[in-house]
Amino acid sequence: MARVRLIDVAELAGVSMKTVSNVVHNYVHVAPALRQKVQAAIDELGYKPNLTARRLATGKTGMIALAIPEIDHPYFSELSRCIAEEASRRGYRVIIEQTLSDTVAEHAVLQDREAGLVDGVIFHPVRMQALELARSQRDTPLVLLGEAAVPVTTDHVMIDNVAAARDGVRHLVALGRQRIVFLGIVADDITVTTTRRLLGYQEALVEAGIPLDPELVLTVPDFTPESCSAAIQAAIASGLTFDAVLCRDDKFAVGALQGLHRAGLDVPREVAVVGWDDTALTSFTRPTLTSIAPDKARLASTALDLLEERMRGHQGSGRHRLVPHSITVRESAPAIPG
Amino acid sequence: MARVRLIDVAELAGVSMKTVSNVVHNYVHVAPALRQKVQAAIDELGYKPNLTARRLATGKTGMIALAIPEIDHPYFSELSRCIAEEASRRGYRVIIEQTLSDTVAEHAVLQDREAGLVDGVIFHPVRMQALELARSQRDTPLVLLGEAAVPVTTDHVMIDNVAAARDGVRHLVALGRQRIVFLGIVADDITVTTTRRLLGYQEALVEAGIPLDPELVLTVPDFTPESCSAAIQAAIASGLTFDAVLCRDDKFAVGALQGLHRAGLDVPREVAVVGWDDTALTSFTRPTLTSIAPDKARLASTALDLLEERMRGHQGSGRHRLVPHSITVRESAPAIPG
DNA sequence: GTCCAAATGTACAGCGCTGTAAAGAAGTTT
DNA sequence: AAACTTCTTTACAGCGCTGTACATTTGGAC
Repeated sequence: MARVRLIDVAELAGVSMKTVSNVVHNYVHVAPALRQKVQAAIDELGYKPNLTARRLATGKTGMIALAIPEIDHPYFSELSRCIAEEASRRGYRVIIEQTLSDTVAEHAVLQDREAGLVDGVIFHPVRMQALELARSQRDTPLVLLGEAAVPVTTDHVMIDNVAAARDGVRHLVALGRQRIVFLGIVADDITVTTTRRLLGYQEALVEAGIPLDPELVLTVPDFTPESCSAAIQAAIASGLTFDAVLCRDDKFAVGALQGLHRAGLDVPREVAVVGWDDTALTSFTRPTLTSIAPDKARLASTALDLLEERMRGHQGSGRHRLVPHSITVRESAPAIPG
Repeated sequence: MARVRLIDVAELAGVSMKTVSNVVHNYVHVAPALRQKVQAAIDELGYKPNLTARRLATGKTGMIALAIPEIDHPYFSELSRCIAEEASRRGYRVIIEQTLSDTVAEHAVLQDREAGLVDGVIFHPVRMQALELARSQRDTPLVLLGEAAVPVTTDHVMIDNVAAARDGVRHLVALGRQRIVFLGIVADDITVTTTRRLLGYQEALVEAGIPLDPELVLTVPDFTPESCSAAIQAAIASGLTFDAVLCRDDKFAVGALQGLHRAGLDVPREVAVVGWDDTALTSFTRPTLTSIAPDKARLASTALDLLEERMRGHQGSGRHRLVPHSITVRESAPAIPG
């Protein structure tokens, strides 16, 4: 079954290709009678435009790439959903690239992969540095997510992680907590994200007049909840006392809850727990998880706003947008002191 | 910064376009000296081939579409990851389409979206019926996932849901459980998947000589854990007694665990729980969740095997592949009778 | 009726690449 | 040295669509 082409329709309808094209695109100035005739031919042959050819002719692909570290991490899968929905609302299709936090894959995202395939790229880097990103600037518009790299030359959207961490700590302090654990630093993999959250944590403690205690900043070997659970249990076993945990991530918080439960500590009575990202996980845990909530929908729409402007030709230097965050209060760190 | 084209490189190197193309494609018969000269020109200009143009010329896009109901459902995000990884290993790029279980979106997947955009489609339908799918057959190869629709004309990969449900129930029976709840049927949204799992559940009960009790088959208003939790609690409140729950899905199991906990029942001592899909959720719950585990990696590779054969021109009627499943035993329904 | 602007339709050159056919160069065999 | 091979390289026609420039028709205004 050979594909039906524009010219086939044109011949059947007895008009020029361009007229068929005009009908397909709903161009205003086509006489109703002709339009009808052409439409009939289109229907009869079951014509579907070849998007690849259209692209080559127009130079537009109607697709944007979304490059994220892991598609099955709850935060990224939820963010992907927001971006995919927003993009589809605006008439774009999304290609999702998974970098697995791999340097080579991240470079590939920017280099090979922009080869006319997409009109723009939304990229959440983990490994690449600001300078590398700045250098690899090509003509394909790019918007960065996260705070791993913030080259001044490139548009960028993130939440204020320092402020958000501060808000998390303030919430715990308001609950009367004084010994707040930060969970955690990943050994050999200290990301900028973690650093900024840790910074906000410290600022809020200083602001509250609570002495900093390095012992309270826990290190874990990797990003799994199991490791977090083990780290919490080890800390307890070693005699560390604390009454709250601010987690870098909801998955860390899941681990913290497990560890606390295994150690026989009650959440939130003895230890309050705050997660981060407000993913669906928060309502799956026991108790349900209070979590710092980046406004993912806003993040998606802001990123697309910036990207669309660039795609329309906006030049200028990098714009930086902060997206609001909030704290969604659930059982693990309730509003009323527990 | 205008794009560098093949012809620009050709002019700089003083050769024909085709020779440059041959160098780009590592064609064997190019004299070493020329190859080097061309390569130098490529590097100097920073040439990247335009994939859209290549596509139009070759008719191959190197992309496959993956259409799933929800990208942020744990099962689908994990499956997507498997498929994306396997596809990238084979040199394909993946476009993920989210249908949100919407009939219109599902049709769109097959109709508009195959317009030369991708070489093949992997589609997990929810709403579309076998006949509709069969009818919409175009020339773009298609492989179906799940069991919502199984037209004989189309390639298809799934696990044996009936057998898997049977295995789940057998595991519970081996644990000494006799009153096993099936959670659950979603009101107004009885999918084929649910039906088949329910069927296996019944078969295993009959096989074990346990009387069927319609009361044990619970109905929930939607797919959220919260509803499942409520349904379990309501059942308990109404006096239903049971010692195990076979869940349709890990998210349902999360809800079941919550409901049982709220009702003060111990898992697994009083009630054992088995989830389905073996997603990352299973290790996040308390207790950790025994779950029926479709072999996702195998599912991905089988789907791609079939799709690649079709893309290479295989005709023939629909092939149907069953992928193995197993049961991953964790705390909620341990191996040793608890 | 004439004239002009707006409405309607067409022809055709490209978008950047690859496949094909065929020419030219180099090496081998009679 | 002619006649073959085999190896290299090239020219050019598309892939299917859209933008541009232009031709034609229509409908009033004069």
